[in-house]
Amino acid sequence: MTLPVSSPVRVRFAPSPTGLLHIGGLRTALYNYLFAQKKGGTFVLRIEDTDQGRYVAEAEPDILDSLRWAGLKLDEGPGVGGPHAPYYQSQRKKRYQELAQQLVDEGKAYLAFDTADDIQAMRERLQAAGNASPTYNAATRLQMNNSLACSAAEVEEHLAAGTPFVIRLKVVPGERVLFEDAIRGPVAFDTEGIDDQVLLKSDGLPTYHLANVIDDHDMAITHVIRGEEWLPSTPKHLLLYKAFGWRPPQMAHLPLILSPNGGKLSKRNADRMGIPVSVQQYRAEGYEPEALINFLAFLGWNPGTEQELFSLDELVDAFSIERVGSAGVQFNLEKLAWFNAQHLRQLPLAELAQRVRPELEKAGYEVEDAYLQNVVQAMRERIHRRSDVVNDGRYFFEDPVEYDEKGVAKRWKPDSATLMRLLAETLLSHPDFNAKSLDDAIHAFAEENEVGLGRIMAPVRLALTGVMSGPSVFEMMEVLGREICNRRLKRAAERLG
RNA sequence: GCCGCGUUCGUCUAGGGGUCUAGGACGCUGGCCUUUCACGCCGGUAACACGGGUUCGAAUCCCGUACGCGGUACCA
Repeated sequence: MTLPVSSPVRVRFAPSPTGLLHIGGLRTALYNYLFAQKKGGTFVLRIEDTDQGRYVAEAEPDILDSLRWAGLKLDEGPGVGGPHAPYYQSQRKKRYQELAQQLVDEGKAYLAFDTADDIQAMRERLQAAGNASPTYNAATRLQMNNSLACSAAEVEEHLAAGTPFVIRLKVVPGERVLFEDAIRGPVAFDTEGIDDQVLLKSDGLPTYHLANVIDDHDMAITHVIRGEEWLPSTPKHLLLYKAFGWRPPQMAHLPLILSPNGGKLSKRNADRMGIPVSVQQYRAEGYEPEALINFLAFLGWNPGTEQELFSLDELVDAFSIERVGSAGVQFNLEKLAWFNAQHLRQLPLAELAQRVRPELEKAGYEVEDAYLQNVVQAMRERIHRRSDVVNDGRYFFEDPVEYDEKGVAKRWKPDSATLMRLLAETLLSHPDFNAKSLDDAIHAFAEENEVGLGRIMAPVRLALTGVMSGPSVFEMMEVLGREICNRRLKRAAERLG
């Protein structure tokens, strides 16, 4: 059933443009990308826009943008082109119609003129007669209004009258469709349970099943890696490959991403749990693409080693489809936060500063690059998101407007104001304003004034930042500089008394 | 209902008959480091769904049950 080893690997990510790219969609794209890269193959993007009712114009640019942001480069598809263009199903209409007609001509499919009401009536009739799950299939098709049940003359009449019709696959009962899923091993379905699939809708557009099979064949796709929700559709697709006389690609069905409260991670479900769904949301909330990719890769896959932190290239190296699990995986925002902190802190300083800058601008702060780099260096070990640089390190960009009440109550003593004023004066003439020499100077200052270091450090921190947590006081002083330190020490002395 | 897939710590997982008194990571937690907060380091917490087989031996193989998830559209 699989293609010869020699054929070059070609995989595709085939989303429907019905909304913003979903986090689950990105994972599917990622696994396809990793597989293709690992095998030296080709990664194709195809837009499955056959549902006119659900079509959303912004979806496609969003898909492209999201994939780019995540670092998944396309080899073929909209925007980049390729030998199998167009990569839009809406533009391949003719091909589907021809092939559907071919199946009709060969007696493998047929025309059906039934209205939705007709089908509904059939279901009700059979249910009343004791059939628990009636479907449009071999058992019922001859009672329906189609080219199998009607005479040739009646069919002609319908056609002449312009009665809307669909083309259905004639599924032969009593067969067993067996295939080897690359992730879950052998899977079997009886054709008994498969109804006569609609291949071509009455609007002339194909259903997913038809378009998908034809495109995968035409585009020489060797491996179909998609979500588990497609597993029950696979026998339908295999039946179509057989009807066309084509060799099917290797199938691989990824485990679904589950919401922490169980069930598929749908938009609604995720919203309720406070979990972002679209890739754009993650981006807007300040997650790093490297972290999201790393996190997503581990949602259903693991390298079998104890390494957890991976770059995209390292993932390519380590990836194998066999190591993808088959059980559904629960989404865990806390783990993503951890990955984010890890990746954030291993970025080069200049790069980190660049990523933080938009957050500053949002908050209305403007600083020089060199200064920002000093700030992120001081902050990098204690942030989980880039926005934390602003949220937790506001004092790097403006004087504290208030002082932490609990901190003041606990550490600001009656002599603090005097000490801070004195220190400010001392520091004014301090030669080298760097962490090391400030460390020495403040130790000396404490000794001279015959107070413990604790009497100095906490009030200084409060004066400088207004809060009780943050980088080393000396390091911060160096970053802030003489002038600002001087000003803030005096200011705190004044305001806290 | 029917069909299919699945089931190891709360979560992501290692494990593919003996090396498992079940390992790692996130989370939570005790301590060390740090006169802050983090980081880091050292510890702790916590799992093989259940019942039958097969076998000298089962988390690992088979069957059944339970539970979960998916599908069951002229949506993908």
